[in-house]
Amino acid sequence: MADLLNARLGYLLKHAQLNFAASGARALEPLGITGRELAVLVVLDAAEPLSQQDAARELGVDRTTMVALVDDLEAKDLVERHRSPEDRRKNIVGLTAHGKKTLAEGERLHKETESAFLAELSPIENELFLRILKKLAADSELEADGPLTTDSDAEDA
Amino acid sequence: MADLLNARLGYLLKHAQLNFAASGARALEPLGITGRELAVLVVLDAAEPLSQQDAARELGVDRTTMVALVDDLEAKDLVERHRSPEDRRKNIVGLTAHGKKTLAEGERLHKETESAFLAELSPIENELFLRILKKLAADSELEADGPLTTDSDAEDA
DNA sequence: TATTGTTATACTCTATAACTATA
DNA sequence: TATAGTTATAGAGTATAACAATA
Repeated sequence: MADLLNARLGYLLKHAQLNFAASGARALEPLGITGRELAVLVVLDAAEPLSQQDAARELGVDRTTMVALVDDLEAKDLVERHRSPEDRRKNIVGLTAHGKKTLAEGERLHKETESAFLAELSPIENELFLRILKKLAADSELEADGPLTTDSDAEDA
Repeated sequence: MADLLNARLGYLLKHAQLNFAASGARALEPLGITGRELAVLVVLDAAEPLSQQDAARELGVDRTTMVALVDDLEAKDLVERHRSPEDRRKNIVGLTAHGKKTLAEGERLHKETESAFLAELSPIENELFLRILKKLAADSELEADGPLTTDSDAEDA
């Protein structure tokens, strides 16, 4: 593809991300869930029960987006909504037995994918890469405090 | 935000990318163009004149998407369409004088942003990071040969 | 009055299908 | 017949505004 763009940080980040996302999606296919859904399960599997809004905050999405995410997971019998006894406005969202099993298997597949993706790297490179990436990803908390903007007008350059 | 997700490669890649894209968008704001538009200008500034379809291929987008991109750039007087004399079906898209100036200034701002973004890294880290990222971004050419999927169901995990 | 979940709606970016003009 | 550009349309994903139930 574009050799001109191949030297550009934004291009590299975007395509590394797309590439990894595609690997993840492929790995999770047998479970019938997407990477995004696995992330939701991870968040919902917290020590304390989370309301939809709690989970939305953790995931960095809007509460209206959360409705659809929970709808999907509930349709797949992976989570259940319960009215909170303490505050009946809230939906506590918990994993079903099937959800727990799917989460465990999904995490296993996810780790495999991650390892395969980083397999070409030496342990030292691996450690350094993740450390740097964490730094670059963390900056966002300083500046972009709003909700996730659609990443479409996002930098291809 | 989600500490649980903070250790995940997909999450880190996505947020590093969003973060950098946001920085780029901010930097280019005075020029009235987006990072994506700058990328289009970079591609169109090739040695040989490119048709819309040529440029679309370079950018990895559909030709219908290219129409809108060129429309926008033309509205901003950054590019011009010319009917190709050799094949009158083709639109040769060239940069206007304003387009060339905007490209030059945009590239300057882009490089600044990139440097600022990587400023915390030592030269050695910097080199290593880009080398690794190139490897991870390059895999996509092996597997995802189709057009860019929308990255929305993309891995947050 | 404020908050939670929900729905309806709109917006952005994307691709597919069908049209036109050229080849 | 096939290709380049275009348009109309639809899909995925997002957010904003308005509503009902609850606080």
